[in-house]
Amino acid sequence: MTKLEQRRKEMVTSVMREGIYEAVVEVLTEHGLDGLTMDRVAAQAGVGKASLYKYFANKQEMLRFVHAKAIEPVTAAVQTHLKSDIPADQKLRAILRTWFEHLGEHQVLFNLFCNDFGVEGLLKSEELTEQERALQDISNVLEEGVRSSVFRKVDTARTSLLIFGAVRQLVEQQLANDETWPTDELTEHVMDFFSRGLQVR
Amino acid sequence: MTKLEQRRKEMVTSVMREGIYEAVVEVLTEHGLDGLTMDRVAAQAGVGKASLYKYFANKQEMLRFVHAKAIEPVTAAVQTHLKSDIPADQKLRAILRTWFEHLGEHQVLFNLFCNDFGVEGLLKSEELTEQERALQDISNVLEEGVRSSVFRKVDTARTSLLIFGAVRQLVEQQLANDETWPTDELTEHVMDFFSRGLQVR
Amino acid sequence: MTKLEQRRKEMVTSVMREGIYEAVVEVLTEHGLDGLTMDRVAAQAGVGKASLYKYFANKQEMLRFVHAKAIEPVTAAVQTHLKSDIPADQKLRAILRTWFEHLGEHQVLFNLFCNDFGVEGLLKSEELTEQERALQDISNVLEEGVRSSVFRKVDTARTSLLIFGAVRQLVEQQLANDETWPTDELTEHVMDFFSRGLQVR
Amino acid sequence: MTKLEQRRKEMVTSVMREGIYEAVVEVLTEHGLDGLTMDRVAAQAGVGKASLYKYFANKQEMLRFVHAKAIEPVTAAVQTHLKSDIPADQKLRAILRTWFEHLGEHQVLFNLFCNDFGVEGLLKSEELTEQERALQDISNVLEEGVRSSVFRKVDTARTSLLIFGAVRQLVEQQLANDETWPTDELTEHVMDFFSRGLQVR
DNA sequence: TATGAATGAGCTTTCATTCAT
DNA sequence: AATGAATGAAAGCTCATTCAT
Repeated sequence: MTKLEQRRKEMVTSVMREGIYEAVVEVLTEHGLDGLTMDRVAAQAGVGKASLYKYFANKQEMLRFVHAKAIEPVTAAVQTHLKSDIPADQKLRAILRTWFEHLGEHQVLFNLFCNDFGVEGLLKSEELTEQERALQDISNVLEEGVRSSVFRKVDTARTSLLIFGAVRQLVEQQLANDETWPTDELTEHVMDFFSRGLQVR
Repeated sequence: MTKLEQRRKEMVTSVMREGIYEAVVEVLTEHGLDGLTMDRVAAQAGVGKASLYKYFANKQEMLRFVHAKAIEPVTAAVQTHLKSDIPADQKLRAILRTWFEHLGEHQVLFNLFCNDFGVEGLLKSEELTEQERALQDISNVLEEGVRSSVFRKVDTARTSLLIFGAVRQLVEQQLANDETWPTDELTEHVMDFFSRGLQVR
Repeated sequence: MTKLEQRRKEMVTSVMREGIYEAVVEVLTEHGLDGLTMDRVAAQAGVGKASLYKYFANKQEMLRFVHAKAIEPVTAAVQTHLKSDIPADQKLRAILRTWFEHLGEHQVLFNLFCNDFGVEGLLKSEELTEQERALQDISNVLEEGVRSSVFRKVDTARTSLLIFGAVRQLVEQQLANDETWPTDELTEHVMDFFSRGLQVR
Repeated sequence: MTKLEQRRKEMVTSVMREGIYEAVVEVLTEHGLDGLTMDRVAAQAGVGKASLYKYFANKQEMLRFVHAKAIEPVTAAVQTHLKSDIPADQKLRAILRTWFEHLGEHQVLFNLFCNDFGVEGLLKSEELTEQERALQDISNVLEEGVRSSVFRKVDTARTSLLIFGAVRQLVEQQLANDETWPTDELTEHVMDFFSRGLQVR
């Protein structure tokens, strides 16, 4: 019984948090980060303002949740690729495509995540970790590739920074200009470049 | 006399603006962009709040000034390299080194410039152009390199995004971790990577 | 339910706005228009400053409300007299008495309405129309009186200015000196004067 | 010598005050009462801001002076008429014409004097006295007229209020609408009205 | 003496957070 | 349990007045 009630409560909480998540995304899309007031979120979510504080300790926590939830599918997809049984270069390609796909989809939200959310430490601790995980993932793939002689010997830590930064910039450019580039083309272009570099053969 | 007075006034204004500039940097370092209040700037600068408005029409103008002043030496150095009479790959190397040097120096400030200042139209029109200029510069060098067969034929626009993004990410990593990597090493690493890519020879 | 809640809310809002109205009047009485700060209004009303903004979009709206609420009973009473079925001179008399009665009551507030509120666009569009309406009303009565030969032929537009100005000045004098003259006596005096003029019969 | 110096100083003071007077009028015309800042006055007068405080104790005193100076010619002209040796009705006519002439001329300034300057007691004590003097003047003429049987017996105090208020309203209307009515016509209209009233003969 | 630089005190407005219902 | 009303604290900005030069 107690357990059942707890179950139910957790369900409710979960549903509410998702509703709030969507409201936040909506408000961010419409009013930007500076226009993200608790009032607006509550109104958009169709709940009382005070209720937001039943599900999140404060605005910062709410944003953290939103961030995590938004990034989650990307992380999941990437993990799947990481665990798959394909050569390192294929893994890298798959990861890049995953990034391009998701970031292109969610447009405004990811635009905010890349540009605004470093601000003032709203998410600092979490978000950096997030980014760090992405870097770690790439780094792992690189190491694997180096080990299996698919890639030449490189400083994997720094090289993963190069790759991540490059991808991020590409997406940012897309979003900033409201363009949508074909995911495959982008991926191939990056892969091609990172494979061969600038060198004339 | 009038001219002399004007001269003196300009000096004073200039000195004050620099003082305020430094105060802003200090406050940004300590409290972040959202913690950058006029009160704090005034306190840090050791002047009355109202005085700030004698030297800048409003907060936005102040930030514009700070931004311009901070970015100026980088821009200048890059322009110098661009005009110099060296092969494209040397130019690219020089530009990259310039970025690493300056961004490493000013730490927090440039960290903010890369992440925060696009926010909410604080500097919108100007700042975007700033980043775009950087991209254009790299793009030009790439084109020059392609023309002179120093580089292989690449999509210069997108490739400049790759390079800029990579550099930005490297610097960000440095600043985030409060580390300082040797400029030369960084430059060579990036150049090496972008030259040869990941491919096993 | 929803309807009931709405009803209640409207009541609360209405009560609050009236409370604020009275606070404004009080502050105006004590500190004048330039001393009418939101802080003082809030303090006088016994609410937080921010609460004022729950009931009025901004200071200007608040003043508009105060103005409307204060002027409303006068306007209403005058309209009633205008529509009544009595000779023009009786109508004029009734209107004048109405003015004297109400203006005498609200003292400081109406003093401000006549002198201050045209200032600087606080109520600009509305308030000018207000005074103009009063003039129009008098003008209409005069025209009616002229048509029915109760009054001699006069330039009704200008004459209404004369009458309105005279009444206004009388009230102003009263308020300035904190005197209270009997309404009837005042009315009769004015009517008598405007009827016969200065001429020796 | 001391006396001479004093003389010279008084001259300078006088000249400066007049210059400031004109600057104030200019600023009032251009920016309204709320736009009348000491900065603007100083700039318009071509003197340092601090200098204003050499010639006036504070803003309020400055405004008092401006008011007095603006009203002075009217007062003077009226006094002349009062002392002249003509029948009371002629005197009244002359005074009215004087008012219409001057008030029509100075447009903006007198518009402000009639509408804005009661605000917050900027000039209260002085200005009321000013107005009271005007009323006294009219009252005296009326009394004289009554004594000499030019006017019928009226309550001169209140009647002077009627007349003054009427004139004021006429001028206000003119200024508010940026119209200019012929002085003579206005005067005759008022005189005619106040002589005969509304009564059908 | 004349001044412009400096500023304290104060303005309107906003919003995350609380709390009585 | 859910909420909207209430608000303290803080923001950007202004201006009459002073004071060192």
